[in-house]
Amino acid sequence: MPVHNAEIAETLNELADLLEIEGENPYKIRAYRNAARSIENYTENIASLIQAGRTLPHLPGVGESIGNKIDEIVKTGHLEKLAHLEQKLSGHLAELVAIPGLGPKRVKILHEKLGINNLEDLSRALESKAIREIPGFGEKTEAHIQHELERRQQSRPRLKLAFAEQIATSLLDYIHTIEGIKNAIIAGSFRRRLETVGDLDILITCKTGSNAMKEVILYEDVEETVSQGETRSTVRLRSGLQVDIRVVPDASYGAALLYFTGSKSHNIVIRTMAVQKGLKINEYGVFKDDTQVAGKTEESVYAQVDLPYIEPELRENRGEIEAAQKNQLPKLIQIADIVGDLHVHTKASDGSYTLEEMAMAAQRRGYQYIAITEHTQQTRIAHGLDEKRLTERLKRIDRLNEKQSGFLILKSAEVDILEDGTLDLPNRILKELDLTVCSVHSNFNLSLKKQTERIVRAMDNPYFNILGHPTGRLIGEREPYAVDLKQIMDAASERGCYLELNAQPDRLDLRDIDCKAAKDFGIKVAISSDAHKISDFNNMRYGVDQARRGWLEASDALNTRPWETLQRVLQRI
DNA sequence: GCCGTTTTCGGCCCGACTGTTTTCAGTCG
Repeated sequence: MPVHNAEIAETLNELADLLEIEGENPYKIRAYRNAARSIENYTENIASLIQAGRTLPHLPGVGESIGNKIDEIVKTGHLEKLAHLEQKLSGHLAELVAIPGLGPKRVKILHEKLGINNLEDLSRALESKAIREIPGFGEKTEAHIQHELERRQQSRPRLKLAFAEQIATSLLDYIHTIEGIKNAIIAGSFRRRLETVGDLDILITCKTGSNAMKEVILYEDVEETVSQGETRSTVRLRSGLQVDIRVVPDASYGAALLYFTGSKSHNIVIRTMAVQKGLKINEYGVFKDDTQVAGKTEESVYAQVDLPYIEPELRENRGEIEAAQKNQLPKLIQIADIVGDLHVHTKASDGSYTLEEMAMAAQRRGYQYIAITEHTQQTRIAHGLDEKRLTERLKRIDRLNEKQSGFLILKSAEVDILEDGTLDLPNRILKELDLTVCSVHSNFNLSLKKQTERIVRAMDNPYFNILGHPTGRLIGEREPYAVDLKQIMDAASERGCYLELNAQPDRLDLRDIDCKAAKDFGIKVAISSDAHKISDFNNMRYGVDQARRGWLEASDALNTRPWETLQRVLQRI
């Protein structure tokens, strides 16, 4: 099993943590972190490339030295430099740096003065009240560390975007009732529509003399005020979600929005470009010799560094700035481009509504078609359909279609891919369908090789059209099964098969970078709600968000096409 | 350690808040 990119990145980040404690050159440390990020963003498995004897692709921020370290991690499974540092510092100091309020400097002091090597030592030192005696520390710092350590034990994972959105919407509604508020918007990863959100960044402009900041932190859901200032405060909500609130003048709104939307690495590049032009960008605007020359809108800030507006979903420093320079930014897909849904369940398998009810709801949304994709017999727990039951359903769909015009119910099924790569229903019934969505629902634990071969073999079936939820992950709950998506994409491209972007908020399967990889492969993506009830049709929005993060345009998706066109696209090669 | 319209050395984004001091370092985003 080759090393995951995430593991390589983690090793480099750990190295950066320890070097920081060592007091190493901060730019060197940043270099390691930049490289780690670059590796996380890379779609192909780097270890597989190296083991196949191929040269490492050019990754931004990875030069000769870090390149050699990656090689070492892949080939030996560990990094000598890291092991050496761990031994030298004799402890798990990286886990200490992870505690909010403890940075490398303080960890180093705790290590040297009190011999604190890990979380356990820290806990004991807190009990004996020894920390407050160290110069530079004090009672409050000690209490803060104690507090964060306790919080850590009940640590909350990042929230899924859809859940964070519920919390965010209520908070924003409250803020809008406050006297003197002009603008209030949630920036940060929420605005970039990242699949999970660690905290909320709320940006506010208000009339002069307004008490907005004081009022915001009176919100009934606030459990704790972490810090409070004139222009910036941090609170924690009952849900555990941290909220950063910033107030800026109107003239700075665009600059502040750009800055607080991030991502951090996108901002760093933009600021560096400004420095090269003799300008300074901060959250208050763009400045030339202390005179503000832009900043009221995001467009005005980008214009100062000769860039067009870049959509928030693209701001990850994954090539969007280079694309913007060449005027080659994608025209991102929008929810209004979607004309149908290719993955819908009803009561017949594990859905909650009848065929008629789902069809009517889809029509009300303005869709031209939906594909009814019941589970098949293997998925017994979801009352999967056998050949006989499916045949009956198809007749019912025919009858419904005859009665209506301007809307089409497509005959389909979510067909199980069996362990040996065969499909769960015979071809004599599959050929009656308008299209198939084929998914893995069992044997998640196969090896990378076997799982990949299983899916590729399934694609050999001429009635295979779309691979449903391609990695099987459940965000924060279940890891993706081991599968080589590049090989899958290769095979799909050769055979005329397609991939689904499952829009369920806890799946969002494909990931953003895999969407981009599919696009680069020329493979179109079905953005599908996987609706089991009427309200699930709303999931489509999260799918489109994810697609936008993956650089997809309307033409890169299947279900932006009328059925007549889509039918031709689905024709196997 | 990386990188190049400043080009193989000398730079590398910028500001707010807290706690402990008394003018600022550390941390965070």
